Amino acid sequence: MEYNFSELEQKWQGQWKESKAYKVSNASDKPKYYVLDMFPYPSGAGLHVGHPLGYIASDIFSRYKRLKGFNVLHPMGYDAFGLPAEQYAIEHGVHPAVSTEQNIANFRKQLDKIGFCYDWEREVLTCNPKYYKWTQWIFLQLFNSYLNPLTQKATPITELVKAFQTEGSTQIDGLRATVKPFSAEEWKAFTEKEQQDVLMEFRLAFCGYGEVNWCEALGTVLANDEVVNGVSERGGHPVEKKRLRQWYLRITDYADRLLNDLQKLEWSDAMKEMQTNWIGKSTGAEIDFAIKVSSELSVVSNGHSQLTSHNSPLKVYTTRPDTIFGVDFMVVSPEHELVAGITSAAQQKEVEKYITYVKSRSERERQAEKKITGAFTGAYAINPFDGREIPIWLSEYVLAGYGTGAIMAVPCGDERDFKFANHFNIPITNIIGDAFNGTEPNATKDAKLTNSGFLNGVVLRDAIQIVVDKLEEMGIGKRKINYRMRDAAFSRQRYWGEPFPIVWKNGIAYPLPEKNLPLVLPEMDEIKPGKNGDGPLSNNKDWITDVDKYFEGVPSSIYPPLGDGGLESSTMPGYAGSSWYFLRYMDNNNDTEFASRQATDYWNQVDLYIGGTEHAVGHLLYSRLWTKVLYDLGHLGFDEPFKKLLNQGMITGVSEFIKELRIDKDIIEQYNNCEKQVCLVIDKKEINLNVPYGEGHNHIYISLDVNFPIQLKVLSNKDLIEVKSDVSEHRADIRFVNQSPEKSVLNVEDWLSAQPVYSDSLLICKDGYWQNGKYHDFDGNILSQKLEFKTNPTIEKMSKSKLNVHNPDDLVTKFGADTFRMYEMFLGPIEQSKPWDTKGIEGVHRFLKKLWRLFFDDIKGKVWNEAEPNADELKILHRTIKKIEDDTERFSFNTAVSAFMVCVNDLADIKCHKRAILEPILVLLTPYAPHIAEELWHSLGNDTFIIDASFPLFESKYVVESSKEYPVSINGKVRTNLNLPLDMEQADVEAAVASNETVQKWLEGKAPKKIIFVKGRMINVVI
RNA sequence: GCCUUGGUGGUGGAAUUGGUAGACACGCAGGACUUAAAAUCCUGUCUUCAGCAACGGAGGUGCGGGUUCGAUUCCCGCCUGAGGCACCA
Repeated sequence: MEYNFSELEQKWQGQWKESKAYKVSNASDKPKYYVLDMFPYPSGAGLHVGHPLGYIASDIFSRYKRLKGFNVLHPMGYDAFGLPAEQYAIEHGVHPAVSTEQNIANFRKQLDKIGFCYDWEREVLTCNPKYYKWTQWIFLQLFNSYLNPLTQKATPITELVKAFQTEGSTQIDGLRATVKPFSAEEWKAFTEKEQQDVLMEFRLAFCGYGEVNWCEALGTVLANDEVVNGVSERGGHPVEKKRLRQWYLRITDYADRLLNDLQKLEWSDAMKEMQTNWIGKSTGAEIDFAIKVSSELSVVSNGHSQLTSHNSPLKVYTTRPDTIFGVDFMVVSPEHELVAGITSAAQQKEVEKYITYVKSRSERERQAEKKITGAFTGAYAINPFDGREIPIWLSEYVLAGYGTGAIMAVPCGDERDFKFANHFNIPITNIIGDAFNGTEPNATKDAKLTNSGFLNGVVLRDAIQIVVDKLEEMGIGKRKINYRMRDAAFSRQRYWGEPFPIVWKNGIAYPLPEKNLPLVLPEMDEIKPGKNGDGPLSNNKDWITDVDKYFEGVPSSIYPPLGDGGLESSTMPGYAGSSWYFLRYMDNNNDTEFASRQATDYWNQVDLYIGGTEHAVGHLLYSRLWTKVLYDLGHLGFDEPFKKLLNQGMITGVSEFIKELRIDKDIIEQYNNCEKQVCLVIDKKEINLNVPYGEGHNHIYISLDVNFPIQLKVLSNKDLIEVKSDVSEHRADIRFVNQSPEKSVLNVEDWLSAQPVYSDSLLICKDGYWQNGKYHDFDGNILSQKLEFKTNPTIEKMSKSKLNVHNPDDLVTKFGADTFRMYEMFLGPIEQSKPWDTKGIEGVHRFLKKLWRLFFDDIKGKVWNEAEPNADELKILHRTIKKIEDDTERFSFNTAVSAFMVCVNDLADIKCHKRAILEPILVLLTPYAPHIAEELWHSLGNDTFIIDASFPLFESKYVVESSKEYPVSINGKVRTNLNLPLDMEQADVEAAVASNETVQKWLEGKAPKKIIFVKGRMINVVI
């Protein structure tokens, strides 16, 4: 009888399903335990080997907890809204709902093959109207709430309205800077629009304006992912910033709670630190500087700029008010609202040019770039203490969204300010005496101030308070706590997401009545961007404008007739559905609530949440926010969603990059539609190749090993001119690449036929080129043999979008689910990222076969027996119980797999086939390899599922030792071993060591300086 | 650039609290069984020096320093891979 894994795995998967072995009840005498995986986005590429890594870990832990007597909730679902499905729809004309459904079916088939213990009756799908009804409902909770500054809790906005009606804005501590104070009378006199505008400044879900990546050529907003090197990944079109109306979640109001409550969580320090840094709390001061602008007339008349004062002050945020005398220039973000009003005539052109440049830059580039850029506005700020005129500059490294969008630059104390000053020849004031050497800035707080007026001689650290006090006294500054975190953009100009239950009329947002939720996403035949950056839904005029039906029966005193209003046309982002899905699993069929309070009280927090670190600051922060809001509003009994977090490391794959020659992005618009030629310079000989005309695409690819120069020429006004070009890299799907350790070679024909738009490509190899379906040498002769087009292998996380995925199906078919599960765990520590490689899976498979042979022999059949176990066998068993239990508890699954191997090797060595030993081992193994454990369990005559067995109890009496083989080191280097009783004390040990032959050899007759003895560990002799 | 994290044999990794570096596997080499293969089993396998061998010497956890009787583990500096950086999920 041999180990027929495919037959037995199918058999048990069928029986588990049929008898609902993994169905979980919301009522149980057992203690509860909630194990959750980060649910997957169902991509068209299917499950890849990185997905199950975490799922296997959670499955092991769920089964382990169940064996330990817990009622374990372990559900699974899909994060089914998202950009890729929409992109696929645009490219292939398949509706996202259809492709998503197919993808989910495919995922499910793949997941089922691995033998997970999910309770599939609790499955959730974020794109299901029954689910997103409640996503929309929670959105309305956010929309209809504000953070009460006194209680620091989300509170219905009606409370705020009441307060405004009776007291005006006076009682509202921390009134937003954007709202002017008003009295109760003034509030009552406000128009509805004015009132609603004020309330919008408080709502936790609110509408504002934000910048997006706008691609004019594609007529759409692009995700950061879709922008590469400043141009659209598809087509290489220019991308610039565009200001659009957007929804936001006011997460900044929760910054302090999100920060403080981290201490309640059993998350890794790294994860907490990432969130802490993301929230980025800092204490400092806001300081108003008076501005003087140049008067243009004076400039013309006498050539010197004369300054006149400007109405608004320049408000800066700084954490170092102590350095105020060292301010040598101001840096304002190019988007700052003051810029237009303070720029001098002389600087006008330069400033405009700079702003245009910055518009084309992504936020990442602006912060990452090492090159220093900026423009002088011609205006000056006035230092309030000594009246010094400080030039005001623009630079991209100051972002509009952080602080006040303006900083005071102190070059002697700040790296970036210092470089900026040097680059633009701005004189540097030294306010820290010897602590500044003139060649590198020093951010110390412990030096004594110099050149600092009334602060001279004061230590910087102490000067902070003095300066802020003084500024507050003068009424031009105040203490301020700032957060780096910004409010979370919550709208997308896309189709495949949750529609907002909001109707707009006359600039006022009216929420849909709850009873009319869900607002269902309408079917659309064609998905394409709307006008002016609106989402695709805006093309569906009927849906947008047919709004009265949602308000039937609602008194007109609450809503005016909305007949000519329109539904919000953007949709919610991917993280909307994933911010609360863990709650829905608890009660996933509830039609009257997102989940019953009874269910959420019972299951409470997720006890163990497993997922990748890539969600550190996105999903994990938003889920925390939503949980807190629901808690504040009384819908939940807990305010943190995930008690313990285990970060599975990513499985990395090898992506393959292809070099593409493109026109430089700065001139792409000018020449994109011209005919092009590439000129290869090989051994001083020029070879010119025509490039097919292609709008937006150049389609010129260069093999990795090409090392001769290549120029790009365009035909402009009948002249062939050389233009600036850029080599960008983009990925080829690894399915089309022959990967070997030595080199990666593109399968050109397959690659091109998979993407017909690229069929006109020119591929340049080392010894020739591919064009029009043929390889040529550089003389243009058609070659019969293939040339090698090499790609650039690069290690990255495995992901569909990186085109480097490996599918688990083949391995499961070849070796079985149990082998696959144990192999993924055996790869290494769950928390570390590791490369995917299948060589090694044989070893795990051999282990399972070896285990099988402890029960059955291929020829003899049954070999297990009922004999009484001896001491050695019991020792092996109990050592294994201890090790597996410890390792599982600390999520050290790789060492647990090793421990199983050691155990089976040991039992095989002593030919132990005793049921009394083998049966408990099967229970230990159940979480890791449930199928083989189940099969052998039944072979031993059991007729219940092994998952309903109890975890074996460790008994230390079987493993106690009376002596130990101590390692004996001389000066820290092990020289010999010494077997000593475990209860032997220092004095006796020293005597035993001193008389040891090897030790004496090393002592050479001298006495040891010291003998270090750590009981049960080691002995070290110091000579 | 900023935040986080990793770097140990040919490969994946082990060493749980500062205490025998390389467990367990893969691969490789040699052998047993077999007509042969598969499967299985046995032996060896960090580098290097010396040696017929038993055994032994030296070095060794990315690099350079430090603390310690003792460092893969703690501290300082550097190099380098990965993840995230707000519209991929």
